[in-house]
Amino acid sequence: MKRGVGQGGYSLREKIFKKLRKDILNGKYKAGDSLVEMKLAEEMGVSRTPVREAIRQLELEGLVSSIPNKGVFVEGITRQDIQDIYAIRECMEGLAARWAIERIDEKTLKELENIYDLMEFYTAKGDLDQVGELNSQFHDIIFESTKSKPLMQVLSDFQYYIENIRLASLKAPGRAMQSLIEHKAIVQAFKDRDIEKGERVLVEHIRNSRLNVERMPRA
Amino acid sequence: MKRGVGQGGYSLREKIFKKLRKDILNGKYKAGDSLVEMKLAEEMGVSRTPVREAIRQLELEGLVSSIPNKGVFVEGITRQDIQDIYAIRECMEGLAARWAIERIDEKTLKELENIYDLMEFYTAKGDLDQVGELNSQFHDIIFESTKSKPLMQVLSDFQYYIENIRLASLKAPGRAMQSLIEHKAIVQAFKDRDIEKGERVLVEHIRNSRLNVERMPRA
DNA sequence: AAATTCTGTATTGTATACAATATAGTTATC
DNA sequence: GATAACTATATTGTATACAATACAGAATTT
Repeated sequence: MKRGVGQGGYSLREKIFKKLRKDILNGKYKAGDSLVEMKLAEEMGVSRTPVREAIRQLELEGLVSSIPNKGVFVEGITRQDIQDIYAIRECMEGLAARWAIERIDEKTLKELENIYDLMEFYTAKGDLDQVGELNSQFHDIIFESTKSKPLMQVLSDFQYYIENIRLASLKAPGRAMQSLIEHKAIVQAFKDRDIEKGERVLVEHIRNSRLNVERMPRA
Repeated sequence: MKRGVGQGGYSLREKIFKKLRKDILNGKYKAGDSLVEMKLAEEMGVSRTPVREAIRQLELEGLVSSIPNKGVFVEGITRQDIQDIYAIRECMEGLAARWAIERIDEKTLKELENIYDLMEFYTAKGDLDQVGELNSQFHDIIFESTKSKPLMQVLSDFQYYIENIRLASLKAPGRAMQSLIEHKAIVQAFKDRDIEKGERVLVEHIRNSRLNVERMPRA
C-alpha cells in the first residue's frame, strides 16, 4: 500500500493532525495564515476528508480557528500563551507530584530512574536533543502515574505546545546541568515517597524552567 | 433549508458535536457503549460526514476512544474524574482570580455584578436551574477576563464537564444560599481590585463546591 | 473434536461528487 | 462617478461511493 504522508503511526487523519500541529508549533504556518483543505490535501497526496478531520481537531485545540464557508486560519501560540502555560503548570505540577507519588508503582518508578540515568548520560555527552526527548518522557511518566485522566490530558497537551521553546531553552548556558540536578531531586523525592518534598522540588523545577525561558531572547 | 438536527447554532458538525457531548455527559450514552457512525447519522437524519467530524473532536477531548476499523466507544467521565477536576480547578482558579482582577475592564465588571444580581433574584425565587445557568456565565466571564487562552480553554471545558453534577449539587439544602454569599464576596473582591482576597475567596468557593459535591449521594 | 481456512458482514477509512456560501470583480443603473 | 445588482470563482459543508479492515461463524481439514 502506498501512502502520501509517510508510513508508521496509523490513520492518515492522525498523521496529518500531527504533521499540521507540528508545523504550526514550529512556525512553518504562522498566525493568520490560511489553511486551504484542497491545497493541503494535494501537497500530502491525499483527499480532503482526512485533512478536514485533522483540522477539526486542531480547531478544538484552539490552534486554528475556522470561519464557516470562508476558511481556516492559524492561531498558533504566542509568547504570552507560553508564559501562561508555565504559570498553569507551576500550579498544576504540585498536584501532579502529590498524586503521582501516592500512586506510582515500583516498576514505573524504576522506569523514571532509568530515564534519569539516561539524561545524565546524554547531558554529559552534550546531546541536548536527546536530553529534551528524555525530559518529555520523564514528565509524561509523572503525568501518567497520577492516574488522573483530566490532569494527564491538560499537562500532556501543554507540554507538547511548549516543546520547541523548552528544547531551545535547554541550550542556554548552564541550564542543562541545572535541570539535571533538579530532576535528580525529583527522582529522589519519588523514591523516598516524600510528597511534600516532591511537590516542592517539582514546582521549583517548573519555576526555574519558566524563568529560564523568560530570559531567552525572543525568537 | 431543512435540517435534521434542529436550527440555530451553525454547522451540522458543531450541532452534532454538542449534542453527542451533552448525551455523553448526561449519561444517555454510558461508558463502554459503542457509537456507530451510520446509526447516529440515520437517527439525526444526516450523512456520516458531519458525524465523523464530531466524533473526531470528542476523541480529542477524551470523551470517546476509537479503535481503527472497529468502532468508537464512549469513555464518559467518572466520579473520580469529577473530583480530579475540582482539585485542578481549586488550584487554577487562584490564578484565574489574579489575572482576571488585574485585567478586567469596567464594562465587564459591571456585567459580572449584573449577573450576581440576577443570581440573587433567582435564588430568592427558588429557580435553581436559572441560577445554575448564571453560575456558568459568572465563571465564564472570569475566565474570559483573564485574557489567557490556555487558561480559558482548560477551565471552560472542565466547567462544562461538571455542569450536570454542579447543577444537582446546587439543590442540596442550604447550598444555593451559601453559594450566593460566596459569589457576593467574589464580586466585592473584584470591585475592590483586591487580588489577594479575590484569590482566597474564589479558591474557597471552589473548595466548598467540591466538598458539597463529595457529600452528594452517588448517582 | 480441534484447529485452520474461508467467507460474509459490519464498520470504519478514504475519495469523490455535489450543494451552499462568501467574496471579489464586473456590469448596469442612476 | 457612485452605487447596486449580477456573475464568476474559491472555499467550505454535506452526501455518497468505494476500499480496507476486523471479526464472527461456517466450512474444511487433520
